[in-house]
Amino acid sequence: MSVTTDIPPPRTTTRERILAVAYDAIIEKGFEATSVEEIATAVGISRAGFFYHFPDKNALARALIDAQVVEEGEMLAGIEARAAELSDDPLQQMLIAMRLMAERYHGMPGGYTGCILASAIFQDRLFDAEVKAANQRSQLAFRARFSGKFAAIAALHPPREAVDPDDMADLLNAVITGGIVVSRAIRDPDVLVRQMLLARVMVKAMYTPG
Amino acid sequence: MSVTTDIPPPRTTTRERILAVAYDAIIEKGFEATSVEEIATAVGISRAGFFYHFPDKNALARALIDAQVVEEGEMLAGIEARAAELSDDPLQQMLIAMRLMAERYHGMPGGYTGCILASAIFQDRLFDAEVKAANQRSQLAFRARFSGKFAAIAALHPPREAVDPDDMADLLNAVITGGIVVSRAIRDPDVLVRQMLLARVMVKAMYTPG
DNA sequence: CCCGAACTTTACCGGAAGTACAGCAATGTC
DNA sequence: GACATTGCTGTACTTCCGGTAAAGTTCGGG
Repeated sequence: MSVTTDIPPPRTTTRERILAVAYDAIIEKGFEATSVEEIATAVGISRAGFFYHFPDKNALARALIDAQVVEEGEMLAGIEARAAELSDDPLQQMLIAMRLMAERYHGMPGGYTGCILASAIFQDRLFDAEVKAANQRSQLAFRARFSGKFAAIAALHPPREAVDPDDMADLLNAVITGGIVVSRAIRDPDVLVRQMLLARVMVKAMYTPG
Repeated sequence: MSVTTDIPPPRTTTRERILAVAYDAIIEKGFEATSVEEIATAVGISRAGFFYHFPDKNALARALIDAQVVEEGEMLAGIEARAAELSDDPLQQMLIAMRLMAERYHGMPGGYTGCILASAIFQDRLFDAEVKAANQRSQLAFRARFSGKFAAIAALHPPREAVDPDDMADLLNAVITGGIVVSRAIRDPDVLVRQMLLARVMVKAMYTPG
């Protein structure tokens, strides 16, 4: 066998560069407003070169969503792990995690995640069934991830009023997503951070006795 | 002067029919995915006829946003008025209003408001500055509407932790908007209603002592 | 030396936005 | 009864974009 230890020039460069360039452009301008030509030019290839890597634009959307789901999953896993290090109590873990999430959102000047996802929702017909399915999976994954946490919290800290842990998870999701929308609409990136922190306070209020 | 009292055949029919048809189509498929031709055909006019009423597609978006801002404003005003009838306490009014809003969202199978607004945010470049400005105004109007309410609530019912009334208003906005996004993504219209009700419970927990 | 991967170039199709303009029918107005 | 305005229709054209097709190029590896 030949020695394969030396790394051949960074694998899959072009495809990944397309993804990176497309991601930035889409965050800034939206999916539909970003043309294939523009992406190709920015990457330094021809339009046909783009279609060599992706059968169509929807395939790009799918790849972007998949990549983001992985990235978001890793980020949340990292935050959860850190929170678990800092406290044994599930409520405290959640509050720590929410603060960490708020901090994470802080340094993102306009470049929020989830835009392609949200975009796909409001531009239904522009995306094929696979894209929408990927989208749905990612939302349900978020619910699954946090539902258990909220159930664990409720077991130790009876809430002031009974709530469904799935709904709590969805609310967290909605606050983040809605926070992004409102932030962008008002053109004030801080809104998202403040939403996150406010949601944290409300979760605390919900699960702590007077 | 001529007698102008007799109403000439219902004024602005065609323009309004365009708006109605476009609204439905955009809710279902998205703004970009809805072609001018399609709208014109559905209305029963030619493509050129459409451009007689609107200089371009952006003008349609603007008109739609304006119409929706008015409609939403009236709906919220109605709900607030009803809540004020039912209770003198600002907290109770808010809780009543949130329940009424949840009920309002209940009978809407997929056809949620705000889609054009949200769509505009994620498809930045497809819309001109006027559309985005209209959007921003509508979000700030929402904040202004509810900020005062939350301030009044806090004055009578000290919250368990100090919160900014503007942030509370934005949170409500974010829950609704995010709820729409999540609902659509998961393909479960009930999510939005449950979010609203859950947010209500959390507001209650926030402003009532143990 | 040839193969396949990763492209390029060129050319083309169809759909959609937007422009321009000529014309036409109905509804008033003078 | 002539005339003008409103609210369109129809046609033709431009530009941009996604997508397809196909032939050619470059280059590294077996």
